[in-house]
Amino acid sequence: MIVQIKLNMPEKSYVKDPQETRLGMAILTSSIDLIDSIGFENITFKKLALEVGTTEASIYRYFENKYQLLLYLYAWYWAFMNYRITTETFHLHSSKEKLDYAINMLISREESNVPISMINQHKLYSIIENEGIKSILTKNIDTVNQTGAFSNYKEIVSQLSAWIKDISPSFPYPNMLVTTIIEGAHMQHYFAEHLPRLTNTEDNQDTVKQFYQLLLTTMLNTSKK
Amino acid sequence: MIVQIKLNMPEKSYVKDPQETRLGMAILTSSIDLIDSIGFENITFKKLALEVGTTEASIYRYFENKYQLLLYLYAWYWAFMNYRITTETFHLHSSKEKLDYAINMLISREESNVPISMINQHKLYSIIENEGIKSILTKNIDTVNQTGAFSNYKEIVSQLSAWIKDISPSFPYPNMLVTTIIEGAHMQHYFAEHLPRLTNTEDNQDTVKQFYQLLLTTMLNTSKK
DNA sequence: ACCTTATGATAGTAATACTATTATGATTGT
DNA sequence: ACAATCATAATAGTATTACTATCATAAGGT
Repeated sequence: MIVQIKLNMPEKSYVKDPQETRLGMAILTSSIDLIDSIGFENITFKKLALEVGTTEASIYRYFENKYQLLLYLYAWYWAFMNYRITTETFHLHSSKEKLDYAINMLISREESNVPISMINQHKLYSIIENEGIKSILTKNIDTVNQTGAFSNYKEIVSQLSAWIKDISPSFPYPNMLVTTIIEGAHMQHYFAEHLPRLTNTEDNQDTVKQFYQLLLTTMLNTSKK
Repeated sequence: MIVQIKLNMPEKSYVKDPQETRLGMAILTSSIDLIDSIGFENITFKKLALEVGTTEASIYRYFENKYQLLLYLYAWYWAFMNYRITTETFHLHSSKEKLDYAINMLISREESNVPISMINQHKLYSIIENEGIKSILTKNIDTVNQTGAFSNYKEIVSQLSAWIKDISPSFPYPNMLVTTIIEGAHMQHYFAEHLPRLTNTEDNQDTVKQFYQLLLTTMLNTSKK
């Protein structure tokens, strides 16, 4: 069974909301396929239109340009993760359990057990790891930020920080710890695949997860004492 | 006094070595200025030619395209850092001192006390923080990697790992620790400027440095016991 | 049956990302 | 001092990209 979840997306992240029409959804799913297969710098709306089976002009009705499209996928990912964290940690009792669960979700590539809409989760996660940071590292970041594009990411960081403060009230850098782990894990996964000498994943693929779990507990334990 | 250091760059990182001619050097310095001011995605060789006072075609004689140019700057940065680490830690005696010195150099924006060639160090460091990772996050990473473009980065990671192993022989993830710190610091600097809610730098700008220094010592201390 | 809206089809423009050619001036070797 | 070589300037040209505009048609709601 495929559940169709409609996530609240910031208004300026699109020209016309792709979640509202069949073509819009088709653009989203095809763009994930295409970016994953040829890379973000190599996509054009023309190629994407061909893949979707529509025209260039129609895609421009949904997104101003490919940067807005990537940003949309990025924001969608964080909205989805925010949703997952809220619902899936709801039944857990301690902050420690909730934190561990959320971190594990964010640093592993494990998919939600509920298949979401027709979006290929695995490919979306790949895109976030390989291209996601590009939607942050742009000259007009401040304008983009004002549109609320990163609000879900910020909420997640804020939520996880709250749990950290619960566990180790004196720890002074909860936000930095969280983003170091999240972004670090993305990067190390990429390194493991392409630049293994920058990592220590020779033996097995779970090393990234182990490392950041160790990092988390170590940092919180020392500050607890 | 400006010292002209000629760093060994991998051969395929250029069409014609820009360090060998006056125009080549002018292209390097102007590209740093221009990328820093308008951002990597917004530069074109035409704009760059205008800035340098030369023609588009002349720039193409040095670099195939702007990705190769960015990659060159990135590789140059790591070659420079590798050189600095080697020379500036030479006189230090313990692995701990050497490691601390190198990490501090890599995560702070402090410039070398020797002004190097005519390259604006401060702007170069900004570019590395804001755009550097884009030369890694590209679809043809594996081909690029084979040209040796990242060899200096790898050498640095390997050197710092060796010092870590010296300090804490049992620590299992030295490379991941090093790259987590280096890349993390770059990101946190960027966040501090544009997305402060993802960091904890409200109070002062040295927080990034403090956090990663704490991270380093904490991780190594626990594994020592 | 009418009105609105979404899409398709087509065309066109400006900028980008190159490649090619030729002339000229500077540098080097003998 | 001269020829040969090389680097750059100047110019032109092409294919692709990144859009914008217009109009016809199909689908969906009232």
